[in-house]
Amino acid sequence: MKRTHHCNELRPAHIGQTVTLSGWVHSRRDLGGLIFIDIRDREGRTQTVFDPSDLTPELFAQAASLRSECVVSLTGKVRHRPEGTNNAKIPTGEIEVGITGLEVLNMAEVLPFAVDDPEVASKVNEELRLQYRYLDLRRPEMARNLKVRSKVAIAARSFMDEQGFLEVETPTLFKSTPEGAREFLVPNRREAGTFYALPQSPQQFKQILMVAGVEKYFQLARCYRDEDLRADRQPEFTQLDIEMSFIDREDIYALIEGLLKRVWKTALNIDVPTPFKRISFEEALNRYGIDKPDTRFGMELVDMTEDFKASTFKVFSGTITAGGVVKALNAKGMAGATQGQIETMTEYAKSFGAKGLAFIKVEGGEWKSPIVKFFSEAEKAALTTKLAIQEGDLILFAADQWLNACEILGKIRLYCADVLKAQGKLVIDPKQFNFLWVIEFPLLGFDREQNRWYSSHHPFTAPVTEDIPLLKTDPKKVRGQHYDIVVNGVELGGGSIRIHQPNVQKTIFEELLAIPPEETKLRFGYMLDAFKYGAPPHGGIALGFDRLIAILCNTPSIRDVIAFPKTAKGTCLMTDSPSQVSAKQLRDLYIEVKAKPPTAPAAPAAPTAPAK
RNA sequence: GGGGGUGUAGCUCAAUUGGUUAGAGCGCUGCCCUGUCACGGCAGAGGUUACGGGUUCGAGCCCCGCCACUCCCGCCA
Repeated sequence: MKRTHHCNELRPAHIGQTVTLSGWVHSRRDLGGLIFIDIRDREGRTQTVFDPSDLTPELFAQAASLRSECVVSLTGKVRHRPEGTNNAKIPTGEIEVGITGLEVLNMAEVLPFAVDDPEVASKVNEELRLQYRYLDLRRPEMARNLKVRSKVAIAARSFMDEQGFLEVETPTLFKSTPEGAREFLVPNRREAGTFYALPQSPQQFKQILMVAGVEKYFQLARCYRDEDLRADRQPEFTQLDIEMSFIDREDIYALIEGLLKRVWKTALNIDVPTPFKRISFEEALNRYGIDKPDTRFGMELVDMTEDFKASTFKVFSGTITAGGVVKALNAKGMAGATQGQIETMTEYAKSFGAKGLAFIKVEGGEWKSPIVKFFSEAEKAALTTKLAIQEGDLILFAADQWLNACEILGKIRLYCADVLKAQGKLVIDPKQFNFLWVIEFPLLGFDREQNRWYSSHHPFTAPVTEDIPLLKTDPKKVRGQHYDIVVNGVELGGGSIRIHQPNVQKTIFEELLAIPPEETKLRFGYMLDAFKYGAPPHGGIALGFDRLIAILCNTPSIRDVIAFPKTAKGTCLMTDSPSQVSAKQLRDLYIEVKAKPPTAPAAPAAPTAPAK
């Protein structure tokens, strides 16, 4: 019996037709003399009815023996439900199928967890969900996530195609380029002691493709980073990777705005207004204390440096004298913060090297604070005005070097928003999406410990043209032609206009990043070579595809939008990988495992060390 | 590498200050039930309290260790 319809297809218009549905037993309601079975497939579910007057006793008994998640093929006639028994909760709720034929395709054992009840299933321990991922993915919520992912991938591909882009596949067996994230290494059987690395991104290949004259490249590219995991970080993940020639930043902005417009329309039927707002790195830090601001709520940082320059409160005035700033944040309605909450915020401040966290609770018409006694009337007045202080507010201060002060309060701002959300005092519309370009990042940062400059994005990022002379005189002031696309406080992606002149690239590598010329040659020689033979000006961007889908599916974890994700320790609970390999496999690869094999039988961690 | 949280029946969770035989709902098994859709009713089975030690007359609860999952910091050019 081959299916004639899917389980979300039958409507009153089909009444009278004989149909066959195939799928899983979603739920069974056995009334004794009458059995209802909801059959479910990828599309939805349909109620079927087993009435003994239409069936042989054997068939009826077989229906009674089915349990949840058995796979069946059911044949019968579509009919109206009796008066008053329609089910408005499902699209097929006006009809039912009176069954005359039943074929059991596969019986199911009792399940380790329920997949039919969304309330229960969504709370099941993730460990169990990952172990039985094939059951987890049957849940309508997860099936929807997979569907959104597929639809968005296809929409993105067709949009890029319409814009004249070519999708080009780049190698996943690549060269180790030990800058940036730790890489996964792949031993080479053909020559002892040599290794491939899995790419952290197709960055270098896509730039080479520009030299190759591809002009417009994109790829849904799998990338690998051997770093610790988070809710939004997996060791392998997907990027929508893009590169274009003969363009400037505006072209990238316009392209991505068009792409995201298409994606949001496809996935959520939402019309995203464009162009997106833009904010400089400096302004983002000044106002929100972070380079990926969530602008769906206020509580912006306020600069109080001028007002406390001559304060008798030495913690503030001293910091200012030392070249620092005083910034403040009004956490509206948080005067009732608990000791524990203040403690948490203080810990944030301390993690940035601050000694403590100054605060004022505005309660009962009073400023309750250990530091207010040091403030002059003028200082208090300045605070009241600039921070719009009202009853019930909590004012928090950071006095430190500019970047630190901003980042401390940025962290606290997000923490306060979480607290207020949990208390219901801050409500954010789940359909609100604040897109934002963050631009004009500093090209370089300085590592005090290693006493050298490092690229804040990556070493191929071009400086803003008018800042190029500063490279040799004041590198700190050089802005990069780098841009991040941010939505609701999540970094969706980033990119830059690249350096296409070999001499500028050489300056960056050798003079600023202080990579010895031999090493530059070894690691990036082929790129510098390529740039000698006619490299067009080019630039690009990469969007985190998993994060994009997670935002569209309204889930905080990208594991929910990846079919087979890894746990926080990088293992796959379903296949039990990584696993140990045979002695012969290791021998072929010239690898000797020196660490002791794990003693616990259920935890094969299989640490491998390269043979050297 | 560091910090926090969790782990009790197949699942989700209870269990007073350390005190009787570790409970409930769902699921499961059996019986009854012809209009249910969270079907209903009756009965029943089901526990190494993650694991290993310790303290105690007595430990799910306290202590030490360990494992797994999870969140965060570091890390992620």
